[in-house]
Amino acid sequence: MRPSINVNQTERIVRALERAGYQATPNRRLVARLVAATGGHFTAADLLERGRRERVKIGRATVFRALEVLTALRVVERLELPSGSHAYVVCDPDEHHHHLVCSNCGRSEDVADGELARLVDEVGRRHGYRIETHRLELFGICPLCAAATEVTDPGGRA
Amino acid sequence: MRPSINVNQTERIVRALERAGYQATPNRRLVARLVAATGGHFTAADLLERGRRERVKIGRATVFRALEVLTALRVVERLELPSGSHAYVVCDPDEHHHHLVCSNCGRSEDVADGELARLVDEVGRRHGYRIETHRLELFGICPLCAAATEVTDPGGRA
DNA sequence: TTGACGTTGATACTCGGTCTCATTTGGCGG
DNA sequence: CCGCCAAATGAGACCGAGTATCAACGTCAA
Ligand SMILES: [Zn+2]
Ligand SMILES: [Zn+2]
Ligand SMILES: [Zn+2]
Ligand SMILES: [Zn+2]
Repeated sequence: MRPSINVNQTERIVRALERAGYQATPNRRLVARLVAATGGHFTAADLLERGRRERVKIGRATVFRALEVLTALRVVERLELPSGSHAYVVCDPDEHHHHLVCSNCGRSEDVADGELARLVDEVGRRHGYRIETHRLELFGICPLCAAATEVTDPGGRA
Repeated sequence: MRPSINVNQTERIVRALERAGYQATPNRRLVARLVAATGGHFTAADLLERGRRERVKIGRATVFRALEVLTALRVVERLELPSGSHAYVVCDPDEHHHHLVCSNCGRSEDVADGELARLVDEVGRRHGYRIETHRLELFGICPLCAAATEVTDPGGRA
């Protein structure tokens, strides 16, 4: 909620761009800002829409292209929701991890790989595969949404 | 490779349809057969194409609809390849599991959830989420493809 | 200044999938 | 066997996300 948080995150994204040799153009800064301002997962259309509401003009292709480079830089990651549709989330580029996503509000948290690595290894060995990549995505109700629901439905008669 | 295997799998799929109250129409049987005949993941377009080669006529929408019900019956599952595109795999409907997919030939194997359940639980607790679903997908090189590669590149100079 | 190169936006296009709607078919009671 | 109705089907329009094309533009260094 505090804007400074987003400013920092915007800066982090911009720096990642520059570090990788991309120009930090106004458009890319804009996308960085929009991305940083999301409290959870988002789509290209979302960004476009929010840009439009702010009266800033940016091409659709440009947004997709920006997301493309941010994805390559692992600053955002594209994930598949249980519904089967896609969404992007901002992401810590520095170490391998997975995502825990609130099915209600869309909030997303990074989850350390932890013991999963060992488990994956084991599966590979058992099946004789040389495993190259894996993907783990967790979906559920975040504490805030759970709290909100409890208030609405106190006690829970189930 | 033995047709009987596929026949059995076809039958299993057809029975799943009937058990769930769907008509086992010729079209659905066809899709079941095509699906059962795949040695790995496939797309709706693949099925259409193979149907066309067999000179059997079936509408595109029908194939999608059949895959839709098979997905609902958990007889097939749709997964997202590392490339970002989608594919379907046949699947054991009877117990929760995940998929291990060969990046080279597309073969897919079911992988028991095993310790993952515990791990998922733990993550939920640590983050305060009530976890509803999770998805794990593993990608790598299957033993057969690995063997084939070894022959081509004996020793491995890396 | 000039040229190379990266970036942009408009637009056309692709691809997977869905929707609509008129027609056909399967299953069933009479 | 007949007739009925719900389920299933196919053709084709439609859709949304993403990509490709291409001409115009910005940046920067020589
Ligand atoms: Zn992340
Ligand atoms: Zn939430
Ligand atoms: Zn293989
Ligand atoms: Zn599982």
